[in-house]
This record gives sequence, C-alpha cells and structure tokens, in this order.
Amino acid sequence: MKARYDAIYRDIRESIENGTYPYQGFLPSEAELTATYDCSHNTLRRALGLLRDQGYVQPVHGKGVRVIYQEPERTTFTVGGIESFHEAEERIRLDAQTEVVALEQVTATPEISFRTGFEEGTELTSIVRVRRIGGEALILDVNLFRAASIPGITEEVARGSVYEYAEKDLGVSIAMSKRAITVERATARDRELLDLGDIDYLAVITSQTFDAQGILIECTQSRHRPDHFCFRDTAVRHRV
Amino acid sequence: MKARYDAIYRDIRESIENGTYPYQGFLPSEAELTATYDCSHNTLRRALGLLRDQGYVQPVHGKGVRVIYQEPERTTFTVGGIESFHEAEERIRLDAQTEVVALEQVTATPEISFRTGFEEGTELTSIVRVRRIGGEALILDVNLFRAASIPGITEEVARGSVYEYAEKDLGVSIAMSKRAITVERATARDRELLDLGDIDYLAVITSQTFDAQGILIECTQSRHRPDHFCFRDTAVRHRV
DNA sequence: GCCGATTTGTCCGTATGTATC
DNA sequence: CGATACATACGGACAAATCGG
Repeated sequence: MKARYDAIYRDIRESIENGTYPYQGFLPSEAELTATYDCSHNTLRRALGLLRDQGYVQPVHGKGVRVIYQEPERTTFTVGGIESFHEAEERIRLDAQTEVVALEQVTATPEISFRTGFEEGTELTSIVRVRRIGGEALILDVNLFRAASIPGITEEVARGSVYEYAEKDLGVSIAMSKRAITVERATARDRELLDLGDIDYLAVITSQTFDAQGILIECTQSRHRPDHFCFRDTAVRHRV
Repeated sequence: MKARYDAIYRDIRESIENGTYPYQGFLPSEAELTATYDCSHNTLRRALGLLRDQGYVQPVHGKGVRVIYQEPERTTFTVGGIESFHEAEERIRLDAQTEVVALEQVTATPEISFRTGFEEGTELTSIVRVRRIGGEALILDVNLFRAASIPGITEEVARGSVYEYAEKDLGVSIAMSKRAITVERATARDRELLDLGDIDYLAVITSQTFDAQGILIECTQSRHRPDHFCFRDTAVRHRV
C-alpha cells in the first residue's frame, strides 16, 4: 500500500508493538510527529485515527495520545480484532491440515437465498472442509462462493486458500465482511467430521464477504470446537 | 454531539435504514452531498468513512458509494457490530429484570491483577448480577469496577445501569473497550444462578473498558445462555 | 482504443475551537 | 492567563478508477 497515512500508521504501530512506545505512555505530540514523518496535520491525524480504531492508542484531548496496546495472549486461535482481515484464516491455514470433504456446484434455491443473501438462481460453488490442528479435527468450514466471481475452484485450490486464489490468480479484491458469532449445538455432521468427544456445543462464525464493488461473493460458516476458539474485538466509543 | 461529520453520518445512516437509499443502490455523489449538507469535501468524506466502517456502504473508486446495509433479523439478543457501544447492554437492561447476587469491595490480588489488567492493590467494586428475560435467567454478569473512578455503587445503582450512573452522575466518560468472545463450559455457579437445563456451555464476553484518559476502569464477564446469544461485527479490509 | 467527464482517494496548508496544565 | 495539544472544518490540488462517446 502506498498511502502515506497507511505507512505512518504501520510505522507507529510497529513502534508500539516492539515497545518503543510503552503501554500507558504518550506518543510524541502531533507537531513532533508531523515533523518526523514530514506530513501534514491531516494525514497524521488519519494515521492516529487508525491506531485508535484498532485499539492501539487513546487520544486524550489537551494532553496527548496514550498507548493502550498490550500483547494479547496467544494460547488459542484468535480471530477478529487487532488482527487484520483474513490474517486469522491465513494462520489457521498454515498450522492446519485441510481435508476437503465435499466440493460441488449448486444453484441458489429460495431457501439458500434467504439464509445467505445470494439472489435466487445464483450459481454457487459449495465446499465443506475440515481443519485439523495437531492431529485433531477442530474446525468445520462450509463455504458458498459466487461462481461468477470466483470460477474454477478445484479440490487443489480448496485444499489451500481460496482467498489467495481469488486475489492472486483472479484479481478479485475482497473489501469487507459482516460476521455473526453464535453458539450452536453440534449436529450429526459435526460429530461425524470433528473430534468432539463429549463436547456438544460449537462456536459458529457466520460471515458474508463483499468485493470492492459491494457484491456478495461468499458466505461461510466456520464451526469451531470451543476450547480452541477466541474472538477478539476493539470497540471505540462513537461520542454521543 | 455537535460535530458536523457526525450529524451528516447519522442523517445518511437514517436514510439508509429507512430505505431512502436502498440496498445495492448508490448514494448521491460527493459533489451532490456536499451541496445538500453545505460542507467541505473533507468533512463529508469523514462521514462516509464512518458509514463504511460501520458496514453501511461500500465506496467504489470511480463509480460511487454503494449501499450494502440489510436489516438484521432480531430473533436473538444481539451485541456488538452495527450497534453502538453500550446500546446492547442498554437494550438488555430494558428488557431484563436484574437481580443483584453480590456487591462487595475487594482489593486487587496478584491473581486478579493478572486476570484483569488492574494494577495490584487497586480498590475494586465487585458486582454479580443475573439478567432474567421473559422469566428465564439467561445472563450472568460479573463486573469489577475501579472504585477510584466509579465510587459509591449501591445495590440501587447496580440494579439499574452502572454506565448511566458513571456517565450521568459522575461525569466519567467511557471511551473504548476491548472484548474477547469465548465459549466455556458452565461452572457450578452458572448452573446455580442460571436456567440452563441440559445446556452445559456458555457464550462468554470478557471485556476491558477504558475511560477517556486511557485508564482501565472496568472488567466484565458476561456469560450468556447460547440460544439467546448473537454477536455481530463488520470488518473492513485495510488495504494491503 | 483513446479521450474526456465524472467520481472517489489522497494530501496539503490554514484557521478556529476546546481541553489540559 | 498563556502555552501546549488535540479536534474540527474549510478550500484547493492532484491522482486514480470508471464509463460513455
């Protein structure tokens, strides 16, 4: 990314994460930072806004910008929050062995349309995958991709990263996603495909992903065994 | 709130929610909007940025700003996401009957300090509350408030909204919060206080809340019966 | 395929308001 | 009160993407 504000954001974030700007300390003032980065007031503020939104700093009017970032514990598989968009999926993919359970073409029925938001009759590629981590089947992913946007998904692609395929090979740009987290009782299929033991509830992330055009290109259900699930989030108060 | 960009954000958001700007349609161009709101390019862009961050719109370079907001179903108690900061707690409070199970003063032990992030020796007010909705005990809230920031919490206050008390009566301003969502097995206390039946897992929101100074003023665990829990979230891709 | 109009994206410089110390 | 620092807003400029002729 070439944007100035983004480079500044990343640079300051790096300094916070490596401890140059410690927890509960203050950043240099806007004036100093605009000098060191040789940028305008506006551009620096945009970078600071990103840091605030991501939970790294808390600007205090008339005083300074306080650092509130603390290293998160990484004992479980974290999704959301400070991590960037598909970083979590990436990390899971790296640590996990993926088994493709099913891969087929379907057409959106009225019921699918209602459940997913795809228009009725849309051609879809359906994938069911199991993620094994440390030999245990922990995550069941059920994806529906809009075939017109992401064509040519093979089992080969499904075993790796469909996102990487879409972005690198097809040039499709993923722009934003809406997620809902619920806790659901394990179904017969969950029990069959995952190593659940006596666990009968799963953490479920249901998400819709839109491309840069604002077109719905994917719906996913990611069903996690609860002892390996953690979702982190930072909420900034939108002043009232 | 008096900020121009905020007023514009709210006004456009309202028009999206009531259908004036329909799903998958385009907003008027920046030029038109700056004319109607009589504001600068920059100010309008800030409002549009908020709409994008909250998942209402998807700006498409060179084309326009597409509306991607869809009315969420309200079958369960939703927290997070498009809803503003403590709106969810507010709504729960209105619908729920709150029973205060415990209220006491404690001092942060090393263990509490490690678990919550409060400095060792900090004076805290501990509250345990059960939320009943439709006669069923569904949510168990365990709060730890920093007594120096929010003093004088009575059972009366605890039965209502501590946030309202802090903001309206004490003038404490809540600025941001970090949350983690996990799924945990029900403890003996959960079973005792909540109506769980044969349910043995709970959705747990663990959060830290910071004031406008960036000081940690509250830690909460909110333990929900899964069939009434839904957390919504919008993630905007931060271009790479 | 090129050009120009439209529209969003980024950045700058400046001015003013407001909170803290 | 004045100095410092963050918050908001304006107006102008140029870049980049899209679309139609």
